[in-house]
Amino acid sequence: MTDQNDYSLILFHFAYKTFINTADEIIEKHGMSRQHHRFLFYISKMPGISVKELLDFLEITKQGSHRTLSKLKEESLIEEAQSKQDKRVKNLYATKKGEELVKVLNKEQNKMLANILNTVGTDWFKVMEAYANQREGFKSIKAKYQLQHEEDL
Amino acid sequence: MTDQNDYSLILFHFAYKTFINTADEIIEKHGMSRQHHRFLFYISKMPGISVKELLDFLEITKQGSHRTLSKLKEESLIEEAQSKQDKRVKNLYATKKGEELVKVLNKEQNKMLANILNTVGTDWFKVMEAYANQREGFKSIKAKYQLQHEEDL
DNA sequence: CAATATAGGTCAAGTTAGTTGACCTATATC
DNA sequence: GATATAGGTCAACTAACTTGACCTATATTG
Repeated sequence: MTDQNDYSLILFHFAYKTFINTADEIIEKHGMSRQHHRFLFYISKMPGISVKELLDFLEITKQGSHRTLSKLKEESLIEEAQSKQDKRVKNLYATKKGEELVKVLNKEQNKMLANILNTVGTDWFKVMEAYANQREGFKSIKAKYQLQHEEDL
Repeated sequence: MTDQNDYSLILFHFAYKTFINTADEIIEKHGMSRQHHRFLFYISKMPGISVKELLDFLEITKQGSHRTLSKLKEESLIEEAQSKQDKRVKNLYATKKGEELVKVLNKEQNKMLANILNTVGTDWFKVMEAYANQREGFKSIKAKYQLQHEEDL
């Protein structure tokens, strides 16, 4: 295998950066961090998920989730209910306030993908490049060092 | 806009996690971190890049790059040369040792994408789902809470 | 030529998003 | 009754940053 594909590794990196930055700016305005958004998002997607399931899903330890979960409860963005089948288990739900916030936070990310799909279609390379091209540094330096996908040569 | 697209946000998150984890495990075996890999990778892709260009490209401050760059020099994975046009500027290059290491570190990531493209084609949703499906937690919880792309309904 | 800007380096302190380890309670299962 | 599991909490540590301050060397500009 030649290193022709390395360009896709670059695309993945910069595409993700655009994706994550899009939300970060809005999240910050609401006094939250990326992790708060992530937790709130997944709890709203999976109403009634247990703490353990959530941690397994996100692949983090309970200690790593502690502050974030506490803050979301404090701010009344999520709430917990004791499971009737197993009283040890706590089921997590987003509150109305939480649902509303998560909608706002997701809006820009959804909008960006919709725009990109409308513009370049659904080809993986085209989509990722459309994301990556929104990084100023990427665009200028890419040209200078002729970083590109093999098919474009 | 409905929240149908939120599934793509989930895909992006888990796909990236698979992508980044694939390299992390190998990087760790070589006594390096993700940032060392990233710096070495981009310097090898853009031989002669200046420190400033690299920092602009990666969107980090020079303070944030200091230790990593020092370590890469210490380990003789990169080297620097004073620019002849502008003596303030340092041009960065990967050494032979650096080039060899970065090839090893990239191999699995390239292989995974090649496999995925061979298996599912180049559709963005299919590719991202193939990445995401490699997360055990994602696969099991996804089924339970019926997370899916609208087209699959 | 002197003033200022730029490239690069380095120290200190703070933040986010985690980690491992230890230890606690409540409930469930063997 | 012993053990396992769900959840909580404290402490100490790490990676990958950040901002701010201050330094040198070289280049550009008035």
